[in-house]
Amino acid sequence: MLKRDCPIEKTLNLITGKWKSVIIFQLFEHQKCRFSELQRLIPECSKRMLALQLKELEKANIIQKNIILTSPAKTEYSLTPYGQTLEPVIKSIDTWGKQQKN
Amino acid sequence: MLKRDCPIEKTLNLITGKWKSVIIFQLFEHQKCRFSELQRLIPECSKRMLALQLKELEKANIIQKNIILTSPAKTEYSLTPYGQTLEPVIKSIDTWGKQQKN
DNA sequence: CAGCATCCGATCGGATACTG
DNA sequence: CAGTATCCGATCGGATGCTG
Repeated sequence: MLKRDCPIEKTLNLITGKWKSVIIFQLFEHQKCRFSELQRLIPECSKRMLALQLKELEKANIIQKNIILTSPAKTEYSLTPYGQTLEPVIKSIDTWGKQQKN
Repeated sequence: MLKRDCPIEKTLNLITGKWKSVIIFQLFEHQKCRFSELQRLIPECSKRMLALQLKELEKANIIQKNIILTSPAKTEYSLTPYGQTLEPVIKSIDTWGKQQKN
């Protein structure tokens, strides 16, 4: 899947991909998010894409899913310790974006 | 083109897109690069994509092109002052990637 | 509620060939 | 040398409907 075996691409492959960075950012801000909560927070992302992106992030061990066995079932997503190490990277990207005029 | 109007997405839109981050990284390392030099440095990127990505980076004012009017013409790409402000972001991404085991 | 399966048009991107 | 043009298969991603 890697376009090129270099640190830049390796990192970007984890956090880009349509909605991953936004999901990660929301999880930094909210700690835990329900699936429906993420839908509400990121309305531009379709349900299908949200599920796909969450799955990939979970597979990459960046986020983890807690299933709450009520009926109907609920879920809670949160960053793994590994995912939390991305904080300086995400913050750096966010900070730069905020510094730009438009 | 923006998927979502937030700093994270705005920044990532500039530096992702198949090969942009790698091109930017190479220009940080080499200062100036010829088109053919970039082809050699990033062999996984087709000539077509390289031209497209360079064009988009130039349009976003991240890189600039100097045309040397010999025959045949040569070009030299380099980062603009604006593009250079991306250094902490790129470095942050690169550093994180290097810290990971595999 | 939290997904998965399918369909299908839109976009991507490689291969190839051509130009000043 | 540094691109551009065209073709075309592969992939993406939205819409919709179904499931436990």
